[in-house]
Amino acid sequence: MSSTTHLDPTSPSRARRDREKAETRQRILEAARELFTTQGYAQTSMRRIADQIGYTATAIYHHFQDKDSLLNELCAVDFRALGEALQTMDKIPDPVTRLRLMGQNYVRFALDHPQQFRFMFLVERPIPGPECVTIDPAENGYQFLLANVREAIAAGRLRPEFTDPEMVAQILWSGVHGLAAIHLHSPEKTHPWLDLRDPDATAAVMSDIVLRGLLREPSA
Amino acid sequence: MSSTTHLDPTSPSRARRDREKAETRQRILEAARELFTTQGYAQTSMRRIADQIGYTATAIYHHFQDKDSLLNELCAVDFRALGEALQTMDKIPDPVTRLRLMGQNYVRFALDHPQQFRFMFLVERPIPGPECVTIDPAENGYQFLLANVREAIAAGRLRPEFTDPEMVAQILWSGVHGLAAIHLHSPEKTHPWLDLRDPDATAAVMSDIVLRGLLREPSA
DNA sequence: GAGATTACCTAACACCGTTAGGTCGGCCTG
DNA sequence: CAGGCCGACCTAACGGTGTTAGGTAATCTC
Repeated sequence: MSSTTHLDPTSPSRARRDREKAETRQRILEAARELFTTQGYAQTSMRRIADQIGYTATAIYHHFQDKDSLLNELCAVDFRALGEALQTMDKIPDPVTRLRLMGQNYVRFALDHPQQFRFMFLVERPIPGPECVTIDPAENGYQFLLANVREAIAAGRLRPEFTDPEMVAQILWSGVHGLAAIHLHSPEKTHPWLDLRDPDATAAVMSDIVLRGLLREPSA
Repeated sequence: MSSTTHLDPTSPSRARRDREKAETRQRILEAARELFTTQGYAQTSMRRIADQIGYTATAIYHHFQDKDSLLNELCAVDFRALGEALQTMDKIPDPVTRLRLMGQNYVRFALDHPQQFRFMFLVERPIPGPECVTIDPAENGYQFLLANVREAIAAGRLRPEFTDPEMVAQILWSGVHGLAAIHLHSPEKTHPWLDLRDPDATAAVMSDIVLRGLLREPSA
């Protein structure tokens, strides 16, 4: 019963098969990403994903549990990319300046990667997904934002009434997130009554406003 | 050709039939609203909507073009309600207080009508839609926000560098819009690393912060 | 009564996500 | 080398979806 028939994990052929399986898995992910981003999640069927890479829809189920976990995995990748983009600023000494630039980078990321951004934050999530825990907090953009808010509070830069770093972080996030969402949703003239200002300029002004409302007087 | 066979718009029986048709249409809308809000849009099928009121799915197509226009009509109703709710505040004398309350009402509306809010602002729009000529109900709310910003500027309440009412309005909107979007997207524990604060409290604090950053000194 | 209108129905289409069960080539053991 | 196992992939199918074609029967106008 416990004989290791066919199970040798050190065999070279086993390694090759593992590699091939990983490659197939990767090709599924790439096809799904392209179709999800160009056609939308609901408009992309498992059969079309499979067609694109010469497989049958059922083959996908040997690599992923269901359609949702395809999207989940793509989101995880994009989350990591966003987190890394934000963390490039940890060399800046002033935490408040970091907060300001993070906001502007967030908006820019959203406009540069509209589909991924939509994926991560705008698409209606089917179900929490228990294995979403795989996201490393160190690579998590929100944790980085939170750390910077904590640093600003610890340095006494914020007004004394702001003692909850989570709430301050969520307020900062909300501003840039909403700006990105509005621009993503009204790319052209979908709403003729809405004359959108330049997103980067608006993000900069918004950062100034929110930070002035947050900071102690002397730094105004 | 132009004989009015069967078309007499003044006939009483015609009026009765019109009323009955309108009632059926209304019952469809009510059933759709309940199912959309309790089960979600994607999880609600035309057949289930029809079942709920004793019809067949195809009957709905005599009253509405397709499933989307069902949700569209519900959205129009709700956003008109939002616009009117926001405008009830025009009795408040202080334009800045109006702006503060508008933001908090916006967040509450989004959380009270998650499906409609998502559909209006978050869902990927397929195409502007040519017969969307019916005035966008969101327009009223934005125009009202804009008018209040203009009034605040004209009254000299804002710092002198804020001369563009559109940009100020879009900044104010972005904050509450982003807060609503974040809460709508993470209703439960979809993101275990995110410990969301109470949305109403956060909206209130955010309004204070943004307005302090916007206002002239004396009113701090 | 004749004919048009209409609110609703049944049946079906094409497609969806997903599962059951089979095929078949390569690997491991003897 | 023989033989069995494994697993990546397939075909076929299930129950569901939004939507359409075409029919029926009641009602209206004349």
